[in-house]
Amino acid sequence: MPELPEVETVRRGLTQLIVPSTITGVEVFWDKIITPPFSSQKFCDNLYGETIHAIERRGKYLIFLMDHWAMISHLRMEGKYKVCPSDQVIEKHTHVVFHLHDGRDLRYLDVRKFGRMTLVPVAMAKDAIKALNLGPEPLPQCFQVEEFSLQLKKRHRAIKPTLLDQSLVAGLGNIYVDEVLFRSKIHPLRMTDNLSEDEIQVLHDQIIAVLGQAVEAGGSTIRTYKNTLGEEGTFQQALLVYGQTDQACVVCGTPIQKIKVAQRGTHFCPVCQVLR
DNA sequence: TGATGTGTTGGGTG
DNA sequence: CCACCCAACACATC
Repeated sequence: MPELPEVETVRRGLTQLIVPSTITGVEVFWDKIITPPFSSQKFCDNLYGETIHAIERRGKYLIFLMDHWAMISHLRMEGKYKVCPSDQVIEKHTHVVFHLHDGRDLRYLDVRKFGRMTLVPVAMAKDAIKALNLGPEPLPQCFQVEEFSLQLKKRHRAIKPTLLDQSLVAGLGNIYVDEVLFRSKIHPLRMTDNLSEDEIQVLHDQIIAVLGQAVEAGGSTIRTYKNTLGEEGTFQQALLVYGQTDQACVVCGTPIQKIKVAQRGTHFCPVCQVLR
């Protein structure tokens, strides 16, 4: 499901629903979701009696802050959290169940089983997050154009894979990269080290704007994604190129093309986004 | 029925 | 440093 806007929407929904809640038991049905250092058994043991005091987000990661532990969770492609009464039938693809003190469950579902969660001592949470090697959050006060420009110039690589890499700026995925590049009039294969200062400024501003607007809209509902409250995001209506193959470009009317870049489906307007 | 594509990340190889 | 391929998985679509 998730790029930053969807993860942020999940964070807000979960915060509203379960902060604070005390965990009275955990069941893991697919061990590989739980990554080291703890086995899934130890994971369950450690969480017994812990109260979830806050849920934070860094890039596309969710961070559940508890008494002694922080749980770092990544939804990867299709991970979802739902909250429901604990007597509700466990639906297909449910891999982790957290029983809460008030008779509800927090459940993790993931059709493809790609998502991951891990536990670190809460005092180590800052260090663990640092070790993820994420770039700044795409907010004006965190994401500085000077540093962004410096980083772009010192590598020789196409812009799309560079933005998908989370180390320059955190939170962009396949959908929003295509949207940001279209709005910046930059071809996805453009080399980062020959972007002009003006282009970099536009790109920087569009990253902040697009992700910000998508958060406001509650994310995009593509395929299966719904937020924790069961609502659909509305930003998919604002997508100008993603999934618009052969549709007329909203700026010039040229059919949107789909190509493969960095092994990912990539949508762009061949007239608005010229490769130079 | 088989091939292909899907919102992610990390590891290996050349 | 970078590009590419693959793995983890299930399901929809062509």
